[in-house]
Amino acid sequence: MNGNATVDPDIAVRVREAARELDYTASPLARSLVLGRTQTVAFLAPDLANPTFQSIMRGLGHAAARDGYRLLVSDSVEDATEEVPLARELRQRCDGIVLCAPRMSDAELQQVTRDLAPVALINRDHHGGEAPIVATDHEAGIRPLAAHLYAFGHRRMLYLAGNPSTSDAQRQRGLARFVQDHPDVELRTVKSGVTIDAGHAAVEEVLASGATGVLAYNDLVALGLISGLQEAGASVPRDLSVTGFDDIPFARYVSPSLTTGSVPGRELGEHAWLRLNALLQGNVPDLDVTFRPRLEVRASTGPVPSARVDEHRSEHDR
Amino acid sequence: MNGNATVDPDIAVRVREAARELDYTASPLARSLVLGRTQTVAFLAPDLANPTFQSIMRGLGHAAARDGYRLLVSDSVEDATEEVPLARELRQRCDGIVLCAPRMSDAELQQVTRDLAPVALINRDHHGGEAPIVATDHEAGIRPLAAHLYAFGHRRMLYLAGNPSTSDAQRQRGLARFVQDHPDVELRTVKSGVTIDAGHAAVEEVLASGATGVLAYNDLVALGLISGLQEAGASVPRDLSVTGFDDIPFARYVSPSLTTGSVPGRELGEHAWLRLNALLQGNVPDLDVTFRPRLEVRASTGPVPSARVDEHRSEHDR
DNA sequence: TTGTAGGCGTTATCAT
DNA sequence: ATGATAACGCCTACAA
Repeated sequence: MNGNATVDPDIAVRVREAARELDYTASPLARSLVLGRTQTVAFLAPDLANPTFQSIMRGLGHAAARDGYRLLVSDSVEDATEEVPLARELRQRCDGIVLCAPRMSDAELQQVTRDLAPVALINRDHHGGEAPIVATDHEAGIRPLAAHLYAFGHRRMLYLAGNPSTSDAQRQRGLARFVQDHPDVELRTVKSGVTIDAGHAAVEEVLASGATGVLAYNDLVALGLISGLQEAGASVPRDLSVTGFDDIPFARYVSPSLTTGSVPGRELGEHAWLRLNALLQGNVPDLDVTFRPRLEVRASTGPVPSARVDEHRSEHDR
Repeated sequence: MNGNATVDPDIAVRVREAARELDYTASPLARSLVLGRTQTVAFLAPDLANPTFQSIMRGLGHAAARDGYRLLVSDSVEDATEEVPLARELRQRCDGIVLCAPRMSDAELQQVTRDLAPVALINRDHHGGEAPIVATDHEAGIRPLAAHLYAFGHRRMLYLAGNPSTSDAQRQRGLARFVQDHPDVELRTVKSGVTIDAGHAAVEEVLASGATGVLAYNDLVALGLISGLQEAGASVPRDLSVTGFDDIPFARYVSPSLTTGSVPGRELGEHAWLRLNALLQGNVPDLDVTFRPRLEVRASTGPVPSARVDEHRSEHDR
């Protein structure tokens, strides 16, 4: 007998030896069926090609592995309609699920978290459900970026919106508040997307807008935009300043290195695991936690072109 | 009854309706136990933080999803000793496994592929086993990089070796052959690693070596090295040329953009799935396939410093 | 065509 | 302390 019980230690040893010789291992499937647990949890994200979700996944996966759980992963390839059925299907094969579903409606989410419990949520606003939430404060996170541009003299700003989602709504809210506090700022919002290509495709609109400071939805969009601007002969940050969001691992190595808001993906994943695991063990999970992104000033932002060249100079260099 | 049989279509419809109302779903666990298949496959890689393995994973995951299979993922966090037990454990929960285990010995691998069949291998040399192999020809892939440096006038080259692995051995072999064909090339090899930090740590040794052309084990190492060189006041490619390997998604956006050998991660994953799926269906898999990396000339390489400035100029620009 | 028994590989419970 | 048995939820084969 493999577990611990009230067995003659003598025979227990013999059994273990025999098991080793035949290299016998209890079938996890059969155990799962009878025990009602699979030692597996699922992770669902919109797009695993996005480095931010990757780092969340790794944080989650490593944390879960330390507690003896395996990770079942899937992405909805940015097809929001597939998210709910996918989540349900995944959940059937495991003991719990971590959901990164920024575009799911509150109603769907509430239903799903009830049906699929235990569930941990990443980057969602509180919606009245039971599931623990580990989140990023995008609203608070984007204001320092806007303020940073403002300090460089930028007054005509453009926000490249992502797909409708929790985080996009939060960022728009943060920017709206910023504009309230700074009435001299003229902010336009243009729908873009969440990928490098989306950023690349926004070049014309950005140039036509006359904005000098562009806040991209995320680092990918910023990268695509900068790349496109350079192809169009515009210099960043000389002609235009661009900020990203997320601080993906390569944001510091791109050219110019990206001024961005740093989102702690690994921590998000780890804290999601902590809470999901508590639920799995029948404990009450830690309180919801929200991380405030850190402003990461790099080289993609600089003084507004019309400003005197030497103004803010010391702030710009280094 | 949910499957198709010789049932009265009338009652079949009624059953389905009832199932829908009660939102009943057959338990995948129980089905798995009795059917002997889980509709899940595992993917094991050394380090999921590496963008190359990520793209392999995504290619594999999406291809498998199209055929109704889910993906169980894990990495050995660069701890080679854990690879075999991890693979065995993963395999118990699923129907097959795709192994990215470049450091496993041939003996271990042969044993593992027998025990864990069906198995598909990524980036391994043929070792006499049965498992289908989808690979990258690193030996052929690195020669164009060396030749590219050579054409720029570089004669003192340095190879930053990764961890001992199939691909590292292949690259060393490729370079050795290149040197045979070009006796005027002086090639040194220095052990480095596979991460950005490893590249960063190699700065002093690289500068001390007097080499003008550095071939890094992969893009990550190249990135770290370039970043360190710039901090040390050296200019790339003016003072030193650096090449990477893999062509990770951001290689074109870093500064300077990276000259590298492009490895088709997504295709590797997809072809691995094709073969594993064939095995799962009892068919004979396609033949082993090897991809030849494409030389991707970008901005991190240029003429050797001592060469006349205008030499190779046209080749350098653009 | 439809119902029923048996078994997949475990674990847990209950007599012994 | 130990051995037998039911049950987990499903599928398949066989009998009705």
